[in-house]
Amino acid sequence: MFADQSSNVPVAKDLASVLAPSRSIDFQIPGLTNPGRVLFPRDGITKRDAAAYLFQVNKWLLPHIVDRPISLLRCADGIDGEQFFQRHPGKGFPSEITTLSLDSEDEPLLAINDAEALLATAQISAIELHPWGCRSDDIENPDRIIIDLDPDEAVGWNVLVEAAFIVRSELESRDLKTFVKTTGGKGLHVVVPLTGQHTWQQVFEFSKLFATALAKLHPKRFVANMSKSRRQGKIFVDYHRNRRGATAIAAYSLRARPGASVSTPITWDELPMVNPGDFTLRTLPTRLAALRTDPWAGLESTEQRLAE
DNA sequence: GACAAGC
DNA sequence: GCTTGTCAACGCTGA
DNA sequence: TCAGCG
Ligand SMILES: [Mn+2]
Ligand SMILES: [Mn+2]
Repeated sequence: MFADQSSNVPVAKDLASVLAPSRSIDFQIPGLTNPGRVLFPRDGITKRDAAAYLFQVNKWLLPHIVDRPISLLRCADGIDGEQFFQRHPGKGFPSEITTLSLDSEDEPLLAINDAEALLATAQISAIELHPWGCRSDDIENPDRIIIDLDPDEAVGWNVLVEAAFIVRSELESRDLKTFVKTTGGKGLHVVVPLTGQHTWQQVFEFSKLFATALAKLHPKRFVANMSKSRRQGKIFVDYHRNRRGATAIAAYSLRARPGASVSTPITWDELPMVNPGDFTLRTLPTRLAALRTDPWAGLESTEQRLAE
């Protein structure tokens, strides 16, 4: 992370000084090559901006990804260039990013376990972070379910919000407490933390059953069938996020989209008052600084399991 | 983005 | 030294 | 079987 930089640009003494309001844009973040590389052309957002964002939010973001296998969406030439997922380390991969060699996997997986590893993701232009729904040390037992709501183009935001409240209420009637976040795209994620032991099969069967029940209950609003043609004007309840090896965008991760949007945890109370475009690399630091409490307070301490 | 091969 | 090419997931669904 | 999907 502190590799040679053969340039006469001053190197910041520490990351805090990089982020000071009066900072010179000439300061470098240690170890970051091509800091001026534009990753988001429409927004003029650079690799340096992405690294600074990750540093600023690291205490919020890390709890949602540490000790989980993770896949990275990399955009070495910016979001308009070639993009690719990476789920295994390769040659020259940053040593800060943990390599998980698991008996169950043919190839090692990745994990981001501290702030240094998070900054290393900026160095390799890994914009999106996609963790698994389980812990590295308990790979066969998921500890959360994500009900992924994918609206068709024709579905308005307010309809989606209403739909999310229906999901919340249906899960509440099954004695499950839920948390909600924007995806940074057009959808919403309803997160169900689990304690105790559940298998992938249990979790998948539950979410499939839940999605199909929802579609049966509100056929005008929801579909559980992923075929595009059946989704006209409806919300696809994508239960496929809850399979072993499947991933979903991490809370507080950037998205590789114009605007540098962020998948953002919110409270159920603020859901009716926000717009999906409210949350970006530019706005998140301000939002987080102003928050009096974690919108997801209680997620870690929620103890609940699926009915037998 | 990192690396190896080819010029 | 510089340029160029190669590589960097995965597995299910529904037709 | 395979393009499409997230
Ligand atoms: Mn490149
Ligand atoms: Mn989705």
